[in-house]
Amino acid sequence: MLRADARRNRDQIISAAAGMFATAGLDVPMEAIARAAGVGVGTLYRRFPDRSELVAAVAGQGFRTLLEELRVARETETSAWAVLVRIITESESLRLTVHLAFLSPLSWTAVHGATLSRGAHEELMAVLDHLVRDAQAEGSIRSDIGSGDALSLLSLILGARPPDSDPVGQLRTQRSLWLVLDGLRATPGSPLPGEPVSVGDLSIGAARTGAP
Amino acid sequence: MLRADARRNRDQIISAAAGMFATAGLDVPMEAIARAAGVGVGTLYRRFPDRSELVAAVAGQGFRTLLEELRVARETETSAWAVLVRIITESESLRLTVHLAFLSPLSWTAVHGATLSRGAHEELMAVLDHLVRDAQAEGSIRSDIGSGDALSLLSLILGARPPDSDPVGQLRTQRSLWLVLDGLRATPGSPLPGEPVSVGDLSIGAARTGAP
Amino acid sequence: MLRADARRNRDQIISAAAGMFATAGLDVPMEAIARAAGVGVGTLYRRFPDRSELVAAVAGQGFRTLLEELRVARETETSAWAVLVRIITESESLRLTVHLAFLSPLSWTAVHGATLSRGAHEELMAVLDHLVRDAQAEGSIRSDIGSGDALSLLSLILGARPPDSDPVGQLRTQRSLWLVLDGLRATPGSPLPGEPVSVGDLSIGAARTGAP
Amino acid sequence: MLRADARRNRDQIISAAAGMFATAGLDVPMEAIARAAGVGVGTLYRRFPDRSELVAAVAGQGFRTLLEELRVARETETSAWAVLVRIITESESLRLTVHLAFLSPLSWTAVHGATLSRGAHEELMAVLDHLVRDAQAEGSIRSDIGSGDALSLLSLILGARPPDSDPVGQLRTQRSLWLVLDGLRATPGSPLPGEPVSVGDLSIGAARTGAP
DNA sequence: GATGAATGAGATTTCATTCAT
DNA sequence: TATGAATGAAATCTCATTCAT
Repeated sequence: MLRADARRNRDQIISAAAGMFATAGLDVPMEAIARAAGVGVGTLYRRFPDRSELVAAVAGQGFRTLLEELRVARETETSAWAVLVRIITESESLRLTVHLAFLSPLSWTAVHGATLSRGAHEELMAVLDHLVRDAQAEGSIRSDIGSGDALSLLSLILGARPPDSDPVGQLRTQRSLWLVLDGLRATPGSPLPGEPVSVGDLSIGAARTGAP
Repeated sequence: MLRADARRNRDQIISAAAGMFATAGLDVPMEAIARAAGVGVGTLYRRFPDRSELVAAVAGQGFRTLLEELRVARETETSAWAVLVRIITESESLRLTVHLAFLSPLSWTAVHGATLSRGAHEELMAVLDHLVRDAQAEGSIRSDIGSGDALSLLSLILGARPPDSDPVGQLRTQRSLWLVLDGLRATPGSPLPGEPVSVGDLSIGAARTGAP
Repeated sequence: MLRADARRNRDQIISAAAGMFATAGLDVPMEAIARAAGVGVGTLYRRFPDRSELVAAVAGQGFRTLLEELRVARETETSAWAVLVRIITESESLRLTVHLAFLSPLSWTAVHGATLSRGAHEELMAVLDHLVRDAQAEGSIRSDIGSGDALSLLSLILGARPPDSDPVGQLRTQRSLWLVLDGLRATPGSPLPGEPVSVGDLSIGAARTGAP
Repeated sequence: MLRADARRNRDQIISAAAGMFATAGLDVPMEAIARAAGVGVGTLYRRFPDRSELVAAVAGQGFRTLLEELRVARETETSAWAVLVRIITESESLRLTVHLAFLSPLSWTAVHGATLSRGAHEELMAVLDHLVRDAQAEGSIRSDIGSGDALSLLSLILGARPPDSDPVGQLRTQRSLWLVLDGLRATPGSPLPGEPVSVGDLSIGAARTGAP
């Protein structure tokens, strides 16, 4: 029974932390996380002795969610490429995961050092590796690159910044993403969404969005 | 003519700050910057009343350096594409600039709000716009994108992280960069540097470099 | 039930702050207050997020003490005038209160803006208003002034400076106070304490006291 | 010639300091004073090695101005009482002087310790002493008080606060002043300006003015 | 002499983390 | 076990004062 309470606390903390990390950055005060989770700081520290452990736990949870999303996508979509595109364009977990696992030195160390998320991390990598190879096998992705190249590149794009709430900024980011995806294709040249963006649009959009 | 001293100090501060921002992040303590510049905090604050002003000054300096590098590259290289590639692969100023001008909300506001860097920023944008259009005119860059698309994408890649000192991480980043460049070409398919990177390499390299 | 500790700390802080405000002025360092209260600065800031909140709390406490003193005085004394005189000449809380509530712009804003002290403040004003009217009704205070005039004047006198530890300065201030009180009477001319003070005494007393 | 420059600088500094002290308080930054005076801080410090000396000089100047005002008033007015009232109700120098000479421990020490203002201070005291005695001789001021009592009381009132820009606050202060003056008279009971102020008016006026 | 640049001590405030209840 | 109070180190920023030019 107490176990149930503890488990619930843990989950609330992880989910609150995920939200705070996304909206307020990785360095949000521990107390804010505790408050958002509806527990005292003491409880938070009891579960996660320091910030890294919390980050690792959040990442682990993200890995697991992402694995599930991948599983579902593979059942639904008819090509490896379609699975990749869907995950890349739609998954919030992917975004979070990439941030935590690759973005800051702090979180990188936390995630890669932790045993907590190790299993999920490795499984995820294996699945992604498989997916990229499948896409190459079906002729969607150019064959002169490794699966690591693809993931590496995609994580750069996805991790670049937090989700932008401005439509112009959004469009820019989306077009960048499609450009990258197109660049990965075995036969590039697919049409991009929206209209070409000029340099002038950068500043205008930027002025309104706080991001290029 | 104490002005000479003051000017020298100012320059030292800006250059120290550029270095610290690159290695320790935008939120490096002001005192550390002062120490690195060999001045007291008071001096730093006298020149730059708050962090944003310092950021803006560093960005302005970066813009000017980058403009100069572009000018030189255009005199040396024979195609717009070659100029772009050279700047993108070699310029430290570009990296710094992208970080400051696009990466964090804090620095974005600082740079875009400041009058200090306004002129250089606009000139830089104009030059880059011209360069991308030239590359399109000469048939190097695909014609269905705007100059803003190109810059937007490149800034995502370049701004993604601080320069990596690890060779494996370096290679990964470099391959990502080449992939993106190749994706921008009117006729993609150019060879990439190094060997394909597998998913496994990510963790290994990462483990040794502190970054993917 | 750590609340007991917290409450005790809170009280200690308020009482230490009251003392420091009186002796060292409203701009005494927060750290000094914390030290005097026997707590860390952090604790002080946890209870009172900024200086104004602390000031407001101290004022609120002062209001309450003063109300109690008034209550007791009204039970003991036989005339409204006697109550007024007693409070004015004897109450440390009145002195503190006047300082905080009327003296500096900072503390004025703090006290009048705070909800913390609102209730006590209003009750206090009502009681004082009543007291002045009673004194007028019994023929002690001249009838051509309002209760606000009386309080206004008295606060100028009381708030003029922190309690003086020098006997000569004390006497001067006391005589000033009696002069003012006498001026408020319906039939002035009551004898003043001590001997007349000459201009020469001002400097001598001042020289020894640090205040006129 | 240089002497002329220096003298001009000195005067500008004193006058700028008087203004800043009045509007921004005694602890206004030295640099702000220097700027207002149109000189560098260095110059300010050359003339006045520390803040006290500046305060003393400002006070000395105030003493001299006040003496002159008194001289003029004595030539114009027909009674000592009228001279007193005029000076008290109209002189800005008196206000400034009282602030510096009596209000804060810092300025008190500065003024009374300085040899700079000694002469003017003593002369001023002598004149005021004379004035009060004259007023007693002519039957205007009650005879059971010394000249020191009168000055002491008046300085409390005048020094109480910086000039208020709000009409209601002004009225309150003015009525207080008249009450005090009336209390000093040999035969009190003179009419006061304006209407009686109630306790309620205190808060209302206060709310609008930032002062009671 | 005048200037204003440089210094650094000190004040405010925030948070990660520990610990009493 | 959960809580949230307490702590104190660290970061930001301001000014009085000195000193090179």
